[in-house]
Amino acid sequence: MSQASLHVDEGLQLDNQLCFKLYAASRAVIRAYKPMLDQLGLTYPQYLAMLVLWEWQQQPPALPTVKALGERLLLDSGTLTPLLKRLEQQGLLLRKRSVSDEREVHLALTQAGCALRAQVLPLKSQLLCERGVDLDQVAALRSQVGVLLDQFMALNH
Amino acid sequence: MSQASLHVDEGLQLDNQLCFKLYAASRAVIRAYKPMLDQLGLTYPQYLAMLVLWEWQQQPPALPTVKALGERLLLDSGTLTPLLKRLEQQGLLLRKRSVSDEREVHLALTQAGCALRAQVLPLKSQLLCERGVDLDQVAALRSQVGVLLDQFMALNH
DNA sequence: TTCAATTAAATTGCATACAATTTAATTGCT
DNA sequence: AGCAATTAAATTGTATGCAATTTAATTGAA
Repeated sequence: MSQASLHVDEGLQLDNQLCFKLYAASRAVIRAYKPMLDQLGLTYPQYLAMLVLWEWQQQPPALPTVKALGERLLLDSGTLTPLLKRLEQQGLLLRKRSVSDEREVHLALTQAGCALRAQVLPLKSQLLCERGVDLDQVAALRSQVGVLLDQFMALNH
Repeated sequence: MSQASLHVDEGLQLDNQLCFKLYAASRAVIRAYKPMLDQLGLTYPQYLAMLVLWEWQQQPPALPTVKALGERLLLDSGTLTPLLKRLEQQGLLLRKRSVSDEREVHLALTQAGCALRAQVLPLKSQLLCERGVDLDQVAALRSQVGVLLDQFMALNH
């Protein structure tokens, strides 16, 4: 359908809103992750934080700061500080003030935090398998949603 | 890239997660709506609720219930009850126990609630225009995210 | 050097999400 | 009719998101 042929009133119907589809799809996917995350003892945003910390570990020296984690997840300290305190209480990571700059807080995985990674892949494979997910289709959609995200990130400068 | 060629470790990288792209894109789009919603005095979920109520008005007789609204937005009464109380306090709608079934609560827009609709379209046009959004591109992506949503809704039966 | 501006976290306050429970009303089965 | 099962909202408790403010540390320009 072309832009011009869209009647004015159709512009406010819920089913025509990309924003609602994104919002609903995001929550539906998070809901699908719930059984797996329950087994890991993580919430969804906690899981995303762990993904970043696991990934960071591959790059040798510098530990990530709260700020760096926030830039990756697009979350601020108001959200991350309490979330990271909960992960620390669970024994998955340590929060330590930087020596060179006392404003910063470095994040370091514990043994338990590292070890948890090994449990994820089999659980995730099981999840994808049970749902009969087509990985190529998922990759295609991820790429397109990624383009949209990049556009909005650029415009929100 | 085909399924088989994806290395195991790539399966846990944040940028390869459709779930994260959806989650981040959803929040980015909501963020983009913020200036418009501030002018309307609504939060984003409140705006979605109003979209449903405005749409419902086109169909003559029956008023929507909390349950019906929840089915449309995929939200439960735990989220909707306080949200609807806030909209009621703002004078946009009335909550009234059903006479025929006292378990149900009917939702009726007030004059102010109806009138607010007229302010949305110009603000939304302005938003789309300022950001140079391609409506056809948005419609295409909406359709594809909608398919994903339907798949997950079917699987979460 | 010194002090105003900036920066990184933390804190505060408000509004969702959502699981689990509770309350009240209605249905359905006998 | 009588009562167990079901249903619709509301309530409770936990964990985000995010704007706004605060605190403490660091920078940078006069």
